[in-house]
Amino acid sequence: MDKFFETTNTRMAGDERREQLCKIAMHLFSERGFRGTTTKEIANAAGVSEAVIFKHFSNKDELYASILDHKACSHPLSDPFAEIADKIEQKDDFGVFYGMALNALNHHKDDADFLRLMLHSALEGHDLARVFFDNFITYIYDFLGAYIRRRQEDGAFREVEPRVVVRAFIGMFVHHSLNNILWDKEQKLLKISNEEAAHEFAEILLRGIKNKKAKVKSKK
Amino acid sequence: MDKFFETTNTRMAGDERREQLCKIAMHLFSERGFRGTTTKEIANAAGVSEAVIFKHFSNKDELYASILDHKACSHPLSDPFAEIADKIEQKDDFGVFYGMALNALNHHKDDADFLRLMLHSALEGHDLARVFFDNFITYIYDFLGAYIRRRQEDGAFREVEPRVVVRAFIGMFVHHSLNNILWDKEQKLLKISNEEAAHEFAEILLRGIKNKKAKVKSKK
DNA sequence: GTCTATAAATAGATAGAC
DNA sequence: GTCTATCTATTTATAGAC
Repeated sequence: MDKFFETTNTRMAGDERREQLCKIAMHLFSERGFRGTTTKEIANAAGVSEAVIFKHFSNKDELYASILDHKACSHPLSDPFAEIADKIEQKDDFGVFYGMALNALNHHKDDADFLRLMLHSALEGHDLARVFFDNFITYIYDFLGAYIRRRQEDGAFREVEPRVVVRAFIGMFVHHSLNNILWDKEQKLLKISNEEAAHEFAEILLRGIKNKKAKVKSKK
Repeated sequence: MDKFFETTNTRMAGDERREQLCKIAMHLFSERGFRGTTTKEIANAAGVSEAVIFKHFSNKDELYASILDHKACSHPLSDPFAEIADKIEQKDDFGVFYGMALNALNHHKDDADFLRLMLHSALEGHDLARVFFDNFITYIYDFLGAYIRRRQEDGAFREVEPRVVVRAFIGMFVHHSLNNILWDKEQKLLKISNEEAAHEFAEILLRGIKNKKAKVKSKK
């Protein structure tokens, strides 16, 4: 592989190089997995010799770990509910589910590397996936599950285990992203904008869990 | 790794050994990926020396390819709609979606190896995932999409792009399986039987796409 | 059909000059 | 901070005896 980042090939500040190597490693790990990526490839992509890598990281594992630790390299895991806080406040069900799905879909599209890295990490049994799961996924289930429970108490949603609903909904858009990134990059099976997808998924889910008497709020 | 299959460590018939190696390789590839699995590990698991592998397969790539080609090694991709043919015939919507989901969930559970192998294959860009996609996934979208279209013409389902519905539904149970196999083996987030999961997913989806006037057929 | 021994290639890691 | 050269271990693959 050629250089991934433009470099002047001149001496670089320590932290800068370290961060660059970290980013490049993350990109390559996401493409070929940890075991499938050689330190030589990382070095070539950065335009330096292998030795430079081992000056910054005592071994390959530490390089991997630094992707987890180092802030500059870590994924900006912003609160996915921050952007739809007002919808939650207003109990705008469609706004909540649509916003969440669209948010995720756009995120996945912009950062397909991260999704791939997570999959590789999960398959390889590395810590990265576990940490992400413990911190992020658990939070989403708790938060969205609590919202659903509240709406059930309001009588707006029918009685279903909230976590099953969360599982079903996340499944829709995560699987959609996985399809686009992994198996069907040309979108031969289904070509649809993120907005449309988020809309349809939210619509299906809400109609699926709303109470018969209540009316689905929709911006349609 | 220790021997995966019980062996007598005696001489084995050519085809038998070939098939055994193929199965073992498939298992190990599913756990650690193609690059992450050494021929030595495969040999050890089979209780033979590495040389035996290269007597049967000219190189590691051919071993991988044989998983695709060789019938004995290939996954028994039975028609997922065969078992619910009567439900389809009778237009028993709940039966169709419930049966399909339960079928898939049970299948994934029994053959987690296959799911993992597919993921590794897709991530590594190998043919295995592409062939599976072209043959199997495309068929499911066509078939289930056609069923949904028919039910829309019957006035039973509302007007939504059928493939979006298929994507949403497959997403539910595939993501559920992926969760159980990859991230949440102890099912800390959500512990639920396949029957319950299939039931809830089918219920959510059907309520989500049924026409207001029609009534959801449910075995509940 | 299986083994031991070994070649050839690759990957991870280090030493020391600049 | 970077390089070249080199070392060691691992991995793929082959040769030839049984």
